[in-house]
Amino acid sequence: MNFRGSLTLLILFVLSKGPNHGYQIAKAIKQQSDGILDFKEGTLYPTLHGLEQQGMIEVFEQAENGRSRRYYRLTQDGRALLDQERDEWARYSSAVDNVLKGAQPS
Amino acid sequence: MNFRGSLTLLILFVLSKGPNHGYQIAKAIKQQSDGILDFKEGTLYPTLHGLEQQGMIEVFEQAENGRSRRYYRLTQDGRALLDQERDEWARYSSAVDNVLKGAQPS
DNA sequence: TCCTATACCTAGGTTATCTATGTATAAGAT
DNA sequence: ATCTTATACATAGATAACCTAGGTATAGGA
Repeated sequence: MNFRGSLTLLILFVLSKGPNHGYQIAKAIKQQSDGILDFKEGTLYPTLHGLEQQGMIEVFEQAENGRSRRYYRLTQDGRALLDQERDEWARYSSAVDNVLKGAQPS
Repeated sequence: MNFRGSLTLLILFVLSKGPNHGYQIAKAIKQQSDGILDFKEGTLYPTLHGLEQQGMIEVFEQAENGRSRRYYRLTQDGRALLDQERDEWARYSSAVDNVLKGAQPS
């Protein structure tokens, strides 16, 4: 399937529940969508790097099982972007639904 | 806004209500979405040409106000694709919604 | 006469996604 | 001991869906 720009929204949402690292973010999205939203690593990591560069998320290193993980947390800008993207998604998806259920005058 | 691949679905849906020409299809999508789904002509026409090449829609010329319009109608393959794209949209959009409303264990 | 809406089109660019590949560690299976 | 799988991060290059910006042409209203 074609995922059409929802990854940023989903990443920001997952991080709004608490700091997390890339691999775990992807797993959370996949699990909570019953496997339907299955973003690839070649999509995930560049997107995380972009969000970091834009100041939407912050990185910090944290040890886990003796290895270092790259954890991300939401910044204030990131939280604002999350709100905006949620609104846009709601507007967009209901717009598509409205067209699709629209009775048409013949 | 980012339209995330819904144009094909929307075109096929509009044509499932009866043959129509490009400009009018775009207007229908825009009007029925309260202006939110506003695809540009540089997107619309190439997409129509692509769907025609794939055999999803058929073109016929029809005079209107003394001018010739390029009307499109859905083929059988196009109707099958419409059904498939509707399913995919429903799956995709509810998957995103599920993630977004997902309560998270802390 | 000018502007706007209608109607179609293409070239070239951007961005989100993909596939494919690479590195490295840990845990479980054989 | 070795193999495989899951974890974890990363980059390069391709593709597809969209965009902007331009072009052509007709009809109708101000």
